[in-house]
Amino acid sequence: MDIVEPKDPDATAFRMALRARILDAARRIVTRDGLHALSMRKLAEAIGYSPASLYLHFDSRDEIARALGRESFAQLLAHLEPCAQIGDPWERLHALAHAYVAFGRAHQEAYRLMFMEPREGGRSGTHVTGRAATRPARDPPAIAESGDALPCEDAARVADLFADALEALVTAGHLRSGAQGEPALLARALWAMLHGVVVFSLIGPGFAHEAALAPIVDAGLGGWLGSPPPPASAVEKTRNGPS
Amino acid sequence: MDIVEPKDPDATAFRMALRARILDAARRIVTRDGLHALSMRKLAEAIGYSPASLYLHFDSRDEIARALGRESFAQLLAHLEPCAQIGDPWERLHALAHAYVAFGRAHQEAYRLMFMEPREGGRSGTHVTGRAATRPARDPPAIAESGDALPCEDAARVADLFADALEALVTAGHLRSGAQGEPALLARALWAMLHGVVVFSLIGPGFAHEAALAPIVDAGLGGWLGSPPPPASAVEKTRNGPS
DNA sequence: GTCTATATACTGATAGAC
DNA sequence: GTCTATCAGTATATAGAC
Repeated sequence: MDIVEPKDPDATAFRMALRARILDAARRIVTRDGLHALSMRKLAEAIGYSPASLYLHFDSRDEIARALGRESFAQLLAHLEPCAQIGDPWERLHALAHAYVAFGRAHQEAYRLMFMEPREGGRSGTHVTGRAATRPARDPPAIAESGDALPCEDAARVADLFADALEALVTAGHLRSGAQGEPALLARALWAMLHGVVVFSLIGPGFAHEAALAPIVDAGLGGWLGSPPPPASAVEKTRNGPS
Repeated sequence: MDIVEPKDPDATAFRMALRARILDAARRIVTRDGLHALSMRKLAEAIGYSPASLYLHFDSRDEIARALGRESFAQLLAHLEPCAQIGDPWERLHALAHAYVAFGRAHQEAYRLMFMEPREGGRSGTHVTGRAATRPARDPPAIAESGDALPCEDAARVADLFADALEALVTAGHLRSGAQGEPALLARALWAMLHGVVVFSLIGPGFAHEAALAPIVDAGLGGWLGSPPPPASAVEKTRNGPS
């Protein structure tokens, strides 16, 4: 069971390389002109193939977009990983939060890709793909679709980064009372807040000007975690301050 | 200056009624089949007109989508207004927060419309509109476009509901210390969190199951506002409890 | 003025030849 | 595997009938 045919390794390597080329070109287009500008024709032209050839490597335009979204999660994770190394949980949480927002703003299209629902970011949808309506029944769609909704485990890992830091803060006894029930729940609330901040800032003025983002994040964190850094490092800083 | 020609009131009323009919049909399509299914052709067919006629009332498909978004904000506001009447700020905030999330879940497509960026939810974009490329120069685009990004004042009003409640909580002295800097900032953080919760829940499982939404919201609120309701009503409840 | 009919320039996806 | 040709659908713009 689960026998993976031992195909020609050269051919496999070639296929994977081509797949990567397609994704690279796709990301370049999306980053430059936005998701709406990602069309199979332009993509094919960019890599020097015909549009039809793309369908030998990806099931649809949406699948390409989803693949980009998963890649973006990996990117985000790499961006957050250094902050996750910070020992002090209070500082770690702050660093994670600000790094998260900074990533969202610096890679707007990548960020949008990550949270795109399975069937939105484009032209397809109802549009059952032309000829398919004529034909009676097609073979099963086969590839990932519908239900999963970003099963990408990197997404779960991001959630864990926040949850772990909060847990550590509770263990250290530095979480404000009232914010103590289930750190996992608070972690989700935190993630939701950060996501909201990024999205609002991307939508445009009227919600939050670029400069005002950090104070909003700090206001949210301050309410949950309290303002002062934990004792140990606080001593250092207090020494230089007045009275 | 700014002379509004005193046109035939009957004609104006007719135009407005038709505009409303278009928006109604558009909303029905979007609610049933999703934003991606909103096409000028289907919309025209739905109201018994030709596609070209729609352009006499709306500048583009995107403008229709934006109009729906603004309508949705009004809807949301109407949904929140009753909660805004609650006298006790702590209870008011909780009611507002849960009503907000409930609205987002109950009217998913409407909610998406509200936060759609100016140029995304559809097929247009690059697509410079066919013949325009052939012609040398057209008259200026004229109508609303690009910059504004949801200037809709109902959106600002929603923000105010949260800010007012928080302000009242501060005035009453019931906000946790640490969460006291600028209630306006915390209000934005709160709104961002609620938005994130809704969006995550709409994206699908893996982020938050339907049932787990309220606890997440409560965790976030609890961290900011503290768990117990304010003294007055708290006395009632404490009386029935144990020691 | 309003609408029909038509034209252009796109889109995703597929069938079938090579 | 790759490409050509093609389908069915899209937004948008204009010409011209009424």
